[in-house]
Amino acid sequence: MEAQIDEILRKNQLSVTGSRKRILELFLASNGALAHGDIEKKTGEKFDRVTVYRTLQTFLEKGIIHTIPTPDNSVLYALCKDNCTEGHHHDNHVHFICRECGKTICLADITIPEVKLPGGFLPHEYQMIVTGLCKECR
Amino acid sequence: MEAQIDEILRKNQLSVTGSRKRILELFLASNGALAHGDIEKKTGEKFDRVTVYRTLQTFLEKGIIHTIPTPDNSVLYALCKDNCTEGHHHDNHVHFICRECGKTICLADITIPEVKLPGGFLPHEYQMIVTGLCKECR
DNA sequence: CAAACGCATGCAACTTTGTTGCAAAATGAT
DNA sequence: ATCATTTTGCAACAAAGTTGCATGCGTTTG
Ligand SMILES: [Mn+2]
Ligand SMILES: [Mn+2]
Ligand SMILES: [Zn+2]
Ligand SMILES: [Zn+2]
Repeated sequence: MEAQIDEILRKNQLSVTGSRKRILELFLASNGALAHGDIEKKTGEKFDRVTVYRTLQTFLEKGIIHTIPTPDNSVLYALCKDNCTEGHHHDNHVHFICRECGKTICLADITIPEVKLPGGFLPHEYQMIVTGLCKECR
Repeated sequence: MEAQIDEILRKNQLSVTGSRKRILELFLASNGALAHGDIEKKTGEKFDRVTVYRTLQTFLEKGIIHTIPTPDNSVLYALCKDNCTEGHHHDNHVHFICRECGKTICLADITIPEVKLPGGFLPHEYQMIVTGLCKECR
C-alpha cells in the first residue's frame, strides 16, 4: 500500500507529503466515495481543513480522483481508474448511491448507456447516478 | 399566468403569498433550471434570503419542483411535470447542462435509458446529466 | 365583513462550507 | 548540506445554509 501510494504520487509528478499520503490511503482503503467531511473526520486534527481542500483540488486536477454529483448536492470524490489523466477522464461509469447508508459506489463495469439528444445539443460528457439500496441495506 | 400560479399553489394546499407567487412565476418564465442565487438576484430586495430557502424547500416537499445534481455540485431547481406529487416523482428525463452559458434544460421527452446493475443492488431512482453545448453556444 | 386562528415571513444570530494571502516548514534536486 | 520550489498552517474572510422567535399576512368561520 505504502509503495502503491508513492507510485501514484510520483507518476503524477507530485511530491510525497504526509497529507497526500494519508488522503490517498483513505481512498484506497474505502471501497466507496468520500466526502470532504469524511476525510476531515478520519484525519482528525492531523491536517488543516485548508490542506484537505487543496489536496483534493490537486488530485482532481491530476486526474487521480473525480467528483460525483449527488441528488442532495453534497460533494463526493472517488478514485479514478488508472487511465485517467490531467486532461482526459475515462469515468463514464454509473454511480450508485445507497439511500439507506449513504454509501456511494463506482460501478466501474457498468458503462453509461448512449442516449439520443434533440437536434442542436452537442453532448460532451454523460453522468448517470442511480439511487436505491445496496447489498447490505436491502 | 397569474391564474396558473394560483392554481398550482391551491392544488398543493399552499397559501398564496407574495414570495411563492413570485418564485413560481420565475420558474414558469424560465425555460431552464434556476439556482438559489438566480432567484435571489431576480427577486432583488423584495424577499429575505431565508424566505427563498424556505419557499424552495416547501416546493420540493410538495413535488412542485425537483433538484438537479450538477457536475460542479451547485444546486439547481426546475419545475416538475404535472403528475409529480409529494411522495412520488416522475422526473425520469435527461438533464442537459451547457458548459458555456450554464443553462440547464429539462429534456422532458428524453427518457433515461434502462441500465442493468450488478446483483444485490436494488435501484430506485435514475438520474442522467449530459453536459455539452446548447443550441445557442455551439 | 370582522374576528380569530395558523401558517409564512423577516430579522438576528449562528453554523457550516469554501476561499485567499502570507509566512513558516517540508520536500526534492544539486 | 544547501538551496530553490512546493506545500502547509494560520488567520481572516466570504459564501451558503440553518434555527428560533416575534410579527404580519392569508385563510377560515361565523
Ligand atoms: Mn466513479
Ligand atoms: Mn427536470
Ligand atoms: Zn447501503
Ligand atoms: Zn449554452
